[in-house]
Amino acid sequence: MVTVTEQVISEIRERILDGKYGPGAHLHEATLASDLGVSRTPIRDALRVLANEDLLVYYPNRGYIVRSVELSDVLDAYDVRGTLEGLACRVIAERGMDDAGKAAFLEIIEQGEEIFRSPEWGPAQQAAWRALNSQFHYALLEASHNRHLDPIMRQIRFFPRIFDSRLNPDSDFFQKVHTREQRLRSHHDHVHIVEAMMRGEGARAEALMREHVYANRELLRGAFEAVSNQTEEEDQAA
Amino acid sequence: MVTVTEQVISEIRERILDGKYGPGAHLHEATLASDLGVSRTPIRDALRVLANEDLLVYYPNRGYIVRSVELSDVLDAYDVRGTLEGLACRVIAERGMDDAGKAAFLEIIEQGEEIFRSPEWGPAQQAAWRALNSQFHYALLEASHNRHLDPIMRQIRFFPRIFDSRLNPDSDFFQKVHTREQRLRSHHDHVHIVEAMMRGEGARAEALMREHVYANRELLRGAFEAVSNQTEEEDQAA
DNA sequence: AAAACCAAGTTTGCATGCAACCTTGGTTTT
DNA sequence: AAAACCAAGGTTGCATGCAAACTTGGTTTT
Repeated sequence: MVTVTEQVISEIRERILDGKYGPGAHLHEATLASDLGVSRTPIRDALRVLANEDLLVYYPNRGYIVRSVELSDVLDAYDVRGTLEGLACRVIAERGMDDAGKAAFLEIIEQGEEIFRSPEWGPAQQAAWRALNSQFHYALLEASHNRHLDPIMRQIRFFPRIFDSRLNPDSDFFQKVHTREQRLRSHHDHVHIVEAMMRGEGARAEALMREHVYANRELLRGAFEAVSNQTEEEDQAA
Repeated sequence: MVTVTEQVISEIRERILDGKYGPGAHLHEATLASDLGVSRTPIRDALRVLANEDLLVYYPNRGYIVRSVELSDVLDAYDVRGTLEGLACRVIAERGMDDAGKAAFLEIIEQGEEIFRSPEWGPAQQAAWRALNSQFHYALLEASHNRHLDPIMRQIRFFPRIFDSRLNPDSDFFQKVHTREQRLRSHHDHVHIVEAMMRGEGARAEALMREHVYANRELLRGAFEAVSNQTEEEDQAA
């Protein structure tokens, strides 16, 4: 991270994703500047970039507000992600993988096996899985050799994180999404997808990837709707 | 267009797409500023945005250079576009269209019929078709109700334009891509896609859209490779 | 002769000042 | 009383100045 502006971009982005600035909140340049201990210039640069990433909405001469993110936006992000990662799987299967690519995927699969070899499912295993999962999806983008996919996916991937911040990590619902069983299923999905790609089965690899993402989409939907119903009941009780 | 910065963004973007700044060219802030008659501030804002759109590459403390765009980048852009517009067609078919959507598509089809009713294919018809074609693809994004598709497609759509600027509009090859026959085929594709969507045939609508975009991708590939071969021969002759 | 070094000039990064615009509360007008 | 108006305060938009980083050509060192 070389320049102050880059740091400011990351910092403000994190705050938005963590829900510290709620939907519709007006981001005041001078306040942010004194808050982060820099001048308005890097703040302004950062806001422009974040508006470009669709996290903020820009109103000329009036500033930036935090974009409101509905459940439907997150589900739509999953649709786009599943479709594009499906594309990646198909072209990888069709064009074939080089040796480095094959080695990368086999290594990721092996590390996954390692995680699930023990029946434990504590914070260490969960963190290891999260990292490995990211690796898998980035390896796909890389192996596809399509230079557009990475920047697009980078933006799309932000949106689910906004919702993660609304789900309490200790809640039943969050735990329901991140059970060992569900993640083991994800791991098996990855195995099948890699097998299909290595066999050159493009259509099958694409379909498997779509379904893989779709399953997680529905898992998140279920968890979030359960949370919504719960808070509604609480509201009625109060 | 309210602020100077917005104008500067558009102006520099157009210059890049028109090929006025070649691949790898270093964009010098002070030069651009005096060139456009503004200070460095809006220039810097604009460069950041364009780097975010992947038209420029940013090197911290060293500035921005124009991203080099190869044929493969444009073909990849078509892959992404076909895939995402295929997604749009599928969800439209699955969720169903509202009356306004149906009216919009039927209107576009009707205007297409109007263009091809006469056998003429002059600049007026070509311009009318181009406008109508854009309308069709934007109507799709709108009817899909997926808020991510529009900003993604906006970026992806830039890349073919860079290559259009390299194809001489008077050349045989450019004409070969934009013949009345090819565009009539596109119009018929649109008709079939709309029919499939209205019948709720999601998988078919998706496949048709993919193939529609793919056909145009291959047309551009052929035209550009022909141009490349031609210039190679000229180089050898010289 | 090649590599490392150095200093002057150039370019970008950030801070700050001022002008333009927008928001607001209160006042006037109808 | 409602709507239009107006002025003061506040916020953003753009210009400019200075410091930090990079680039360069030439010089010294090995």
